[in-house]
Amino acid sequence: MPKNLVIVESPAKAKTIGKYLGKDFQVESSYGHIRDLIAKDMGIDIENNYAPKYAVPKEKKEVVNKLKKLTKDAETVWLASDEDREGEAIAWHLAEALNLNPGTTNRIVFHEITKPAIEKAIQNPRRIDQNLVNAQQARRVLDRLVGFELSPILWKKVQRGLSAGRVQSVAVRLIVEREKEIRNFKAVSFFRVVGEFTNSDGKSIKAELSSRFETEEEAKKFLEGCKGHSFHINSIETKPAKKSPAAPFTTSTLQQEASRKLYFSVAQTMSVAQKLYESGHITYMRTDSVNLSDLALNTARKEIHDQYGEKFAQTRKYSTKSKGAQEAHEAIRPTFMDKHSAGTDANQKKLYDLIWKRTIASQMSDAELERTVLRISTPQKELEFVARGEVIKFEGFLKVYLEGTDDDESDEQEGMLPASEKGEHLNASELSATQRFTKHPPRFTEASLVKKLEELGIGRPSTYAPTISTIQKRNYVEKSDLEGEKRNYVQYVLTGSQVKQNKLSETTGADKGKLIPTDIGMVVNDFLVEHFKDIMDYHFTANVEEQFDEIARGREQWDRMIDSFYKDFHPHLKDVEENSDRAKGERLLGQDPKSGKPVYARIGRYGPMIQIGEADDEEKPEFASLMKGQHINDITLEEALELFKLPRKLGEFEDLPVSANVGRFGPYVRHGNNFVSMKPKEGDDPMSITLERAIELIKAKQQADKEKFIARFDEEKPVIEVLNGRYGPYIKSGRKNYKIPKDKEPATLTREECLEIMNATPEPKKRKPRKK
DNA sequence: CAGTGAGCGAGCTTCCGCTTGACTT
Repeated sequence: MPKNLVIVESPAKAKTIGKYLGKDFQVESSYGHIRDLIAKDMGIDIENNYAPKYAVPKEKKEVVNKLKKLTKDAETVWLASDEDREGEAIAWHLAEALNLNPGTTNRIVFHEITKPAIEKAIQNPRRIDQNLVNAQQARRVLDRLVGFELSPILWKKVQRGLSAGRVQSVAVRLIVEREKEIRNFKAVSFFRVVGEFTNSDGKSIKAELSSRFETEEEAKKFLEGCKGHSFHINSIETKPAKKSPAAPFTTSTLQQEASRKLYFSVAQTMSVAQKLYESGHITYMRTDSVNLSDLALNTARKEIHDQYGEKFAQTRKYSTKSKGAQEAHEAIRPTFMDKHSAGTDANQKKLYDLIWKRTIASQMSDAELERTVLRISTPQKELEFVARGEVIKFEGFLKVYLEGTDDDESDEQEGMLPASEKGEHLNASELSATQRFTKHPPRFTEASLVKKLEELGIGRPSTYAPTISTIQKRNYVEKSDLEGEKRNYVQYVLTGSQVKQNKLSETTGADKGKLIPTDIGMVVNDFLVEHFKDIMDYHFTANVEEQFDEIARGREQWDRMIDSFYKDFHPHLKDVEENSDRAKGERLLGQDPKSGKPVYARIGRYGPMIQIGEADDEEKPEFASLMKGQHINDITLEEALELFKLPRKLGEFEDLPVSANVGRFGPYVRHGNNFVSMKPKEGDDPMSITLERAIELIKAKQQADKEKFIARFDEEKPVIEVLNGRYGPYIKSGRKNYKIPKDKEPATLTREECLEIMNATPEPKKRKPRKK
């Protein structure tokens, strides 16, 4: 039995460290936090200085019991969780749960998983830093208070099941405000003039006019004026320039770059990275540090030296730019720099390649460039055509890697300019003035939202991906699928001595996969911003973080900090609860031409809807749900009235009525009491679907059911069906499904055997409410 | 889920941050 027990947070880390420490040490993992505030009620004794009520959650009991046993057998326990606020709290919770004395238990930390770093840590144990633990308790308690008091207000004032929190609500706010900016944006057109010139050698030079014209007339007039003009070069300016590599990856920059270059979602990036980490190919993937260990710096240098030559190597140390960074880990890098490829599938290989290149490039020399600006005369003295050229003199890090950009339009491809002289005459082969339009700010992608959150210091590497998934799960935000519209524009072209007008058209406004707010998201956000300005402020987190830092330094008491927040927050919240109106996002669309009653779009108990008539009328109002893609803010009266044509009767099939309608989960065809979802992707739409198409869908569903069907027992209640699912045979009864054990033959099951299997199946995991 | 949209009321929902598997019909 080893004398020493070392506890870290991650099992993959435990394995590596175990190898470095040898047989006197047993290294185990806590799998993250092992205790948390109790899940029911607030979990905080507010009357008693906000004393937190901690418990070991059910799913953590096993780990804690195992660690308890090992603790008893060990002579010395080393708490080796990460060196940050959360890590310190994990160490403290471990000490509490394992009955260790916090005053004497060894606490060790390291920022990198290398043998010298770990040996050094073992030689320098310290005690648990209670101030740091208290800073974490303040963070935890604040988040619980905000989340568990704010959310119920939304249940009451908007819709059940909604949520609000310090991080998610601000993330939604960013998206809502961007969308409002876009809606209020008015595109302004201008004219961009581009010239294509040739010199006496026949080499071509592309240049753009130094300023743009606001009107069609000015643009046309300028081109007319260029007829017969003799163009010559006014000036040539050549300057050396440098480009430096980007810092190694953090979680946030990895997510951004994998999104730009590999089109991964942030969740996908994390799950692929997790696999690379578990198989030992990369360092830890949830980090805010750009730091590389000395070992990494040395091996990177050697690798660059061997692959590209000494000239390409330049050891660099990066420091973090983000304010809230806690830097408990290294940057994300390959574990072994000389391993050029790793991973078991295409995605792992691609992501590893990205990480390898980024890390290596970060240790390479600057690229040296030569930038040339060439100016060409025009008939108007104050205007010049400008051509830009860029030549790479020394590739440096560009040999390996260049960071992507978020600009979707970097159409300025700068290449080499032909050798030219000042005063040289140029022929204009074509001059064009094209109408362009100012662009609204871009919608957020998952990755650009992460970038923004990080800049604001909101959220942590471990929560970026879950936050994005939460705000979509709550239906505050969805991925856009905007078609775009046709837009006409004009272009004037001067060739020879003629100015010709072209009428052209383009698609504008198409946007796919970007984050856009739903009606619920908008209404909830407006409600929270109106009533809870402080918490919705973009700097709220940064402000409380400063106070957490004060607690960590021992200059502030954590319960006093919480109290100074709560004593304002809570009464204000009670006031809003009692005195604010229900948030409905109501909008009057106009009058119903048939009845003359008002038509409203608003959020109802079950989501966005249209209401005809007032609630307190003698005659009850009529209601209809909005369809997917329709929004309270932009639905027209005509579109709203269309919704009341549903359900549409289509006819009969097999003696049963067939109709089309929209339900909670989208459009469907109803056949008697059977329901078949429509396929909007294949062009199905409840307003226009024909009986023929509906029958086609019904037949397909019947066929699919037949293929799934194995047996049915309906002579007695409950009705039991044996079906073949995607994951093998299962029993369906009522709304529940039961897996059939492998040793049973599904085709020969009797009703009794089915009941046996059903009874033997444990209830699906659901927290049972327990009365006091 | 296949409708509903008022109010009643039991029972329920909810936060952020640290970690992985278990599970899916």
